[in-house]
Amino acid sequence: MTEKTGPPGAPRRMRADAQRNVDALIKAARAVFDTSGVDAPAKEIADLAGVGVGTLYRHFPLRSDLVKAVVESGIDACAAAGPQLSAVHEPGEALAEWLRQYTEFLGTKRGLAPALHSGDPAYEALPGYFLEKVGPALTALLDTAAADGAVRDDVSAHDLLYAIANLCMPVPGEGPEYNQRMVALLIDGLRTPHQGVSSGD
Amino acid sequence: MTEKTGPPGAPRRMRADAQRNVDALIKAARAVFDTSGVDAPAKEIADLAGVGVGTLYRHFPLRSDLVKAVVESGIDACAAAGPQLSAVHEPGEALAEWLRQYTEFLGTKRGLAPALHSGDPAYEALPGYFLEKVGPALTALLDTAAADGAVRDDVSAHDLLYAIANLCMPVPGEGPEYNQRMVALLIDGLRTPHQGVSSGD
DNA sequence: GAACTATACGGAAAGGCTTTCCGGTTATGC
DNA sequence: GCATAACCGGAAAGCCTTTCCGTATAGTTC
Repeated sequence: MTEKTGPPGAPRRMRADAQRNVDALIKAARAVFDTSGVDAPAKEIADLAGVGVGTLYRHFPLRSDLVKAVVESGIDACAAAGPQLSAVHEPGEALAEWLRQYTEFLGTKRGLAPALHSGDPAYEALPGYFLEKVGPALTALLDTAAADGAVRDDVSAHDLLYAIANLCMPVPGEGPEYNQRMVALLIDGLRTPHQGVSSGD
Repeated sequence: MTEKTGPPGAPRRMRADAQRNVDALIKAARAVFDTSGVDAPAKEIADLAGVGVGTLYRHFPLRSDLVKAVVESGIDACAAAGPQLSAVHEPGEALAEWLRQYTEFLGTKRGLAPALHSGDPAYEALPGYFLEKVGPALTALLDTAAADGAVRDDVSAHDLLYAIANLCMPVPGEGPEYNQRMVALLIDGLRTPHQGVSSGD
């Protein structure tokens, strides 16, 4: 991230038009990513945002920084939903529903998941951010559900977050429902009391 | 694929040196992909194979064609292991072990899985090829296991193949064991008799 | 409200990678 | 051994990201 509203005591403040452009760029990027995928040329994004490429790169030195920014905004939204759900539903339900939403977020932004998993070191920090943001929420959901006996207790939030992120990778002939279905399958596994792969019939 | 040993009645035969170069290129590509990842410059591969880039592109017009060729050879190896395993182990075991090997294949070639799932239309045909090659073997394993009551019957070989391929995506801080563990979790889900995500207690 | 300065802007240039093209080379058939 | 057509290598073209720099403008001071 570049420079949001200055932290207390920060010597520099971002110029208003700059901030405006940053916002416009993130918004444009989100739109273009949806339309043309994350590999769309930077110029397309700059054009949509009504700025030059120079401006884009001023704020997001690496192309991947822009992707990161877009993802982070999505993550924040996800994180917010956690406590909310657990307030309304019972533990098992809350967990399942939260995972469903999470799956949807990742599945819808086609092309995002592949980029995140492209091995580009730029994205390595992202899951950490993700974990930091939603980890506590998910951990809480998991703990409650586990205490309730609804799920096994040997799978961490970390495990689950990554595994689901992987299961959300688009599959050529299939739509997001496929991903949902596979996540559901994984969750059924989660509900299995510790079977182990080769512990027999 | 380009032009293997001519099909019966094919009017053209590939020149000997051309065939040699094709082989060298695939071999070189496999090596380079292991070393520098699938995004390594084409020149690196051409150099290792001892040919010019022109030659590389003559045989593999798109960069992705080379990746495809490498993957296909890996797929063939996997396919061969299927019947062999089911001959030696009992159904459930055979399935689990096969999936384990499959996971290993995908997990080891880091960078390959991301490329395959990059959304590049060039790779869309690949899973089809995969399915065609190992689908029958896996289907057989699944059917036997299902008849045995060891696994549920509403998940197809197709579903599983893709889902596992996704779960094999590398995760920054983790090694292949992580992927194995998550695949195991999915398989536990497979062993659950049809629970459904939100039909819980 | 006008002038000044630092910050930000836009687009052109640079650099790198894939893909195309073409003159030279080499295998193959006579 | 010669003719011919397939093939080779590397240089050129094209596209994209990233850098650079002269110009415009927000914010500040008088």
